[in-house]
Amino acid sequence: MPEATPRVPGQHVLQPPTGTRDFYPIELARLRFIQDAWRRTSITHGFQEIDGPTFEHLDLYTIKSGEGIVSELFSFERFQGEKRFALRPEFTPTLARLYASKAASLPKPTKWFWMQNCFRAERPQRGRLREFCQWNCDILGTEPIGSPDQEPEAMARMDAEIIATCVAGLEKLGLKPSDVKVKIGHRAAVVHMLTAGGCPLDKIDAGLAWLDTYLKVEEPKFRGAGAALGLSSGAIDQLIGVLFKGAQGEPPPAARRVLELVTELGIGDWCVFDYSIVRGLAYYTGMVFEVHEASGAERAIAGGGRYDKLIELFGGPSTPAVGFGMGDVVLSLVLQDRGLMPSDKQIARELGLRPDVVVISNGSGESDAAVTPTLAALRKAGLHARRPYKATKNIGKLLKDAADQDAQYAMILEDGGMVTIKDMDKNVQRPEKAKLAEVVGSVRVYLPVGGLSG
RNA sequence: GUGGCUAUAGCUCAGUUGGUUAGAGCACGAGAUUGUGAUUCUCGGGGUCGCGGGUUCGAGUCCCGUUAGCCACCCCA
Repeated sequence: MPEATPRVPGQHVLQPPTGTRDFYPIELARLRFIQDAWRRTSITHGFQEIDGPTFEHLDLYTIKSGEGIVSELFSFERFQGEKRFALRPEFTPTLARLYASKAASLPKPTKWFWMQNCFRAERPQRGRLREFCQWNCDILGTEPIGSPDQEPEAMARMDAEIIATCVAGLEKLGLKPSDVKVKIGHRAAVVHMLTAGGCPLDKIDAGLAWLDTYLKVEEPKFRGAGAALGLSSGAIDQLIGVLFKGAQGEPPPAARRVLELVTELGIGDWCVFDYSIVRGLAYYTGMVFEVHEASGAERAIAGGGRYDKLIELFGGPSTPAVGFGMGDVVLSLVLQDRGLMPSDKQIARELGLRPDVVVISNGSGESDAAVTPTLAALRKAGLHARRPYKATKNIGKLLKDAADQDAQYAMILEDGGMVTIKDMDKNVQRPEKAKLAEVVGSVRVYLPVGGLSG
């Protein structure tokens, strides 16, 4: 007797892997709503969309971040001697690769955006998942300059443009300066203070990392570590005062021009200079910024800055570059916190998912038979047409079904080739029945949709 | 990788010192009222009580393990 082995799926195949999400229609519509704002913002600001592979050679990531990064990656290798690969944890290395290999033929500046999923092997928590969607905008190079002394101005313009694009994306989703703050910092200013205080040039990266620990360790320990970097006691006092206690109100000269330009671009009230924003990453070289929820809730919504040495590191020509990244996870939380995530119905409307018309039979055999050809004709005319999948012949329930689907019109098929058309938004129907053939022949007259109705 | 909390229907939750066949509201489906998005009424589908083991005559309930989620560390491109 053959063994009966019921294939009962274990729970591990019923649940998505840790830190990943299933997107049912509603959830996917919310993601698309955000992506739609990102994409339109990118395009109106002159960026072109690019993409690369979902996985890269593992080396691509260790070049920039060292071997230590490997534990944060989903990496894998094939058995037959191929190299090791990793799912992309971010897009910047791919971007640098793309730019470096075609740099000579690309316009100056090159403005690219990217919007796809990334993977990081971290323990999930609020605002952090193992798979998420990220929006990146980058400006590679600057507009042509006549002489080297114009370079700071050219770079400041790109810096401001990047910040403005980031802000525009947030604004498109309904956020206001009272909801979020763009904190702008500048590496150069902090590096200058470190070197002036006695920190040797080859320890600057360590010095920036040290400053990043201020809020996490006891002050004596912090001061001890600072002294080990060669900093005098007075220099440490000054750094603490300026970065964390707001002792210096004036932004440094290096950042001043960017702040002027963001004001010119009309987003000055979103931005504030903050010395303590240095960003942990070693590759930032100038302006850096982070976007936070105004009350400090949630993680950073977005972050970015200038990385002028990175393209070179990936084998390209020396190219100044600036960009930012924004993830969907924290952004969604902030939109919810602020009550800015529209209703499912509103999102469906904005994404163009709303049905134009639902075709209802009056219940006679003749009308029942006419539903399918009518649907086909309306769809051929370009409408989003549906029919109820209900067994009832109760017109009230069928209209309710049409209303539940947020249809703009209901069309009731009557005997003798006639139809009743009801405008669901206005809750009125045409006093006269119309001829079905005529309606199908002139749908725009009888069923004005797409913003044509008044 | 470390710790804390949590897990019952699609959702929000009941479920007594351990005791019959695990319930309610909402949602969903069908029907009734000559055909207009409402109300009401009737009926119905739905549950591996996260999963696995243990204690017990008997476990949704007690114990152990495990998985997932949330939160905090680490980290945060």
